[in-house]
Amino acid sequence: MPELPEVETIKNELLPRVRGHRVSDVTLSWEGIARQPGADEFRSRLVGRKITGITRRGKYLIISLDSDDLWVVHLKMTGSLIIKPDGAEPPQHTRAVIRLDNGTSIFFRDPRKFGVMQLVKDKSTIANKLGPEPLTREFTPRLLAQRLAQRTAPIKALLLDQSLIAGIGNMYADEALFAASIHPLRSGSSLSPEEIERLHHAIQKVLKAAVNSKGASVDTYFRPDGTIGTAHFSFKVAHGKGKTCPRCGAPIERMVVRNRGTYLCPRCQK
DNA sequence: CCCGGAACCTGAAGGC
DNA sequence: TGCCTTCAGGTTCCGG
Repeated sequence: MPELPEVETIKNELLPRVRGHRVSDVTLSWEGIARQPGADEFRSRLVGRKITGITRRGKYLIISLDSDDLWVVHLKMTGSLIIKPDGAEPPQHTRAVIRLDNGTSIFFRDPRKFGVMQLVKDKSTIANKLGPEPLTREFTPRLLAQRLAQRTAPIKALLLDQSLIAGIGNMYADEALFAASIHPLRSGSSLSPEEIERLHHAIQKVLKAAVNSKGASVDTYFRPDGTIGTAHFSFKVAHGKGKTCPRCGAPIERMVVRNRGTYLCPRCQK
């Protein structure tokens, strides 16, 4: 599942292969992938444009063009962007193909059709709904404490709330809570200053390590060249069916929090 | 505003 | 072997 480290990797690896090139054709094999505007206008506003840069905000890719449009991509759970030369066999479940003028195409594959693309005029339409970026200097223990104060929801649910912190998904929420020895059902307001400090450190540590490993390929995540990331090989608890705790040896448990599978060490996480 | 649950979607996995 | 059910989860929407 693309979360911050996966989207960051895609951004970094896509950028040198697309920057400065023009979109020569857009094929939408599933029109619903163009959330806004509709399929026809999406095509006409994208074809002919030159890609000038890519940034990431939360789990969104924001691709800038030589027009006043920003091309926004969200891969949701199962989406990936694969670059292949013209004439190559499209990956299975390809929903859109963006052909470039350099002899390659970007294939947006997405088995579950959750992924979306939009053209927007203003980055703030996306950025305004999102909390701080956890890997910037802006994200401090103090800011985290402010944002968790008065919150009665379980910390696991709060970490998944993109308006609270942007970019954390199910896997890295579990990893960060394990690294901080905090039980996923603890309420936000119940965390002590020391625990918030630990959690802040754990979030940054876990996300940075995953970026360095080019993301985690637990499901259908692929890098733009089709290879996998290796962050999941270092997971302590996430997707840990049958694993034992690397710290105390207790069996990793699975529970459901807010309809999300949640893995934890019941002995280490209090 | 805050919280929790359902819906969206389809392939994989498990039960019988 | 095959049909059926359940599960996976990022975001958005809705009811309380």
